[in-house]
Amino acid sequence: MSRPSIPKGTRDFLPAEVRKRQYIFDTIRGVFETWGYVPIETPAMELLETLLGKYGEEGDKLLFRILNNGDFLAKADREALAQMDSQRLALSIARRGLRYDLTVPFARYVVMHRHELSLPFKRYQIQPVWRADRPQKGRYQEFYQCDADVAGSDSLMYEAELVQIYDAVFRKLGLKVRIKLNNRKVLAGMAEVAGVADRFTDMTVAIDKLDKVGWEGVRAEMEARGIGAEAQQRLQAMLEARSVEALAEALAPSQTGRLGIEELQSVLAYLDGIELHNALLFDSTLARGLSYYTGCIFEVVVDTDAHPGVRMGSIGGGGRYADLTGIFGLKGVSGVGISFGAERIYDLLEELNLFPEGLARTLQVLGIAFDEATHRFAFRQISALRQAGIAADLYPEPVKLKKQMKYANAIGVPWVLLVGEDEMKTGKPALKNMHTGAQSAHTLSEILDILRADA
RNA sequence: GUGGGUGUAGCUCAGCUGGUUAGAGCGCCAGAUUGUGGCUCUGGAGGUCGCCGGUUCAAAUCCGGUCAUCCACCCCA
Repeated sequence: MSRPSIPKGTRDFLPAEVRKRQYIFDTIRGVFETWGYVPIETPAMELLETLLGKYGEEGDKLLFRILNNGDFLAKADREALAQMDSQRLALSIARRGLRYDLTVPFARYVVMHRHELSLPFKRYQIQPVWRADRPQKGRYQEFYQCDADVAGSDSLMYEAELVQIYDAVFRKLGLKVRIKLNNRKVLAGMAEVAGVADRFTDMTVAIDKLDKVGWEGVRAEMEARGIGAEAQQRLQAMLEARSVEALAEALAPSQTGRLGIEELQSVLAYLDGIELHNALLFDSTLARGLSYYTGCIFEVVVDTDAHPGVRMGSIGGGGRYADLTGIFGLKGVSGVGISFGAERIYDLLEELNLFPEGLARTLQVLGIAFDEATHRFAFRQISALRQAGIAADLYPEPVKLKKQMKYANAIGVPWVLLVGEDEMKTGKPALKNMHTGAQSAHTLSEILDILRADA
């Protein structure tokens, strides 16, 4: 056996890393709970029929498939096997796959449990998902998503509420962000007005590249995708509109466009007078994630004015999908939701040094003894502290003091309880403060007071 | 899935155009200091040079493959 390893794109986490991750999850969870969302969990595995075809052709390729147990070749598609047709063969030897996101399983969940749920159903879900993507910075094959979605209401109040949630979470994390808002109907309206409604997806793919390749690049992309020069001109003019009002005029000829504008205005009206700590920006060039969104779309990026030099893609996204559960046979249930990219948020907080102090510490006091007798005595003292709710531990052997002290220092415990022969006789262990180096003898109840006061 | 960079001690990295026992800093262990960590000093341990193959008298160094990782693209969180 050579060096042990783990699969590509997966990671182990050291205790300090887990603490930091939990800090992010706890912060997000706390905000979700405050806004009235309730937690659910779904299995890591779903049936492939649930997953396939929901994320486009690209998504199907990135699905992890789970090989059937037992003699899977017995039921394999022999023809596909003979023809070396991996795609088709896979269907006959794998019926399950790892979930790719939390939204599709949620839609499946709503349909399956519709009689047990009261609509609108506001759920949050913080669980790992898997994608057979090529790993990159901030991109892994196993990563957590933190989603909040509402099923069963068309109210635009929820769009406003989700903006608030983004704002509250990033405020608590100390990260300045820009919350970008757009509406798919507005984009559809633009396509109509420009006469390229039939080229809608091509248009959005091109627009989405704006911040990366500039207008010249976008127009080249449109050209390559069969959008003519005149349409390009009209699209650019509309996309350069700075305000909702300015765009409303341009979109007046399109009914869909007008509806999109109305929705945006309605969301903004809900937020009128609501204090936000991060910038909320209407951005008509926000065009990603359009496969199933039908109304408002959100994206969160780092505020590079507040945090100069940071280079990171989107750290959150979401939107409205008018027909959330239709693919699973339940019509008329609308959904709207957002997702936090916890892994990227982690990298950012790390880079910007925004994790609070003291996350790593839980153990408050470490007992240190000098010989067998004092070790047993210390065990009782430490037990008493634990009974009183103090996180306490005892070094397992009464070895050389220096070694025990080094260990205490290495794990960063703030207090050390020293128990020698004198301390055992007087019943007053020495409590040492590892930061100041000061130490003094105290009864157990005095020690308890000191530790409680410090906690 | 496409193209490129990197892979040397636990960590971060030196090692020129191939040439004897492969180095540094940090970390680790021990001692100075037999009831006191961090600081200092002294000493020590630790390396299949990612892996497989090829060229060569000789490969960490050159070539091919492979794996991992990073970057760009695609797509996305």
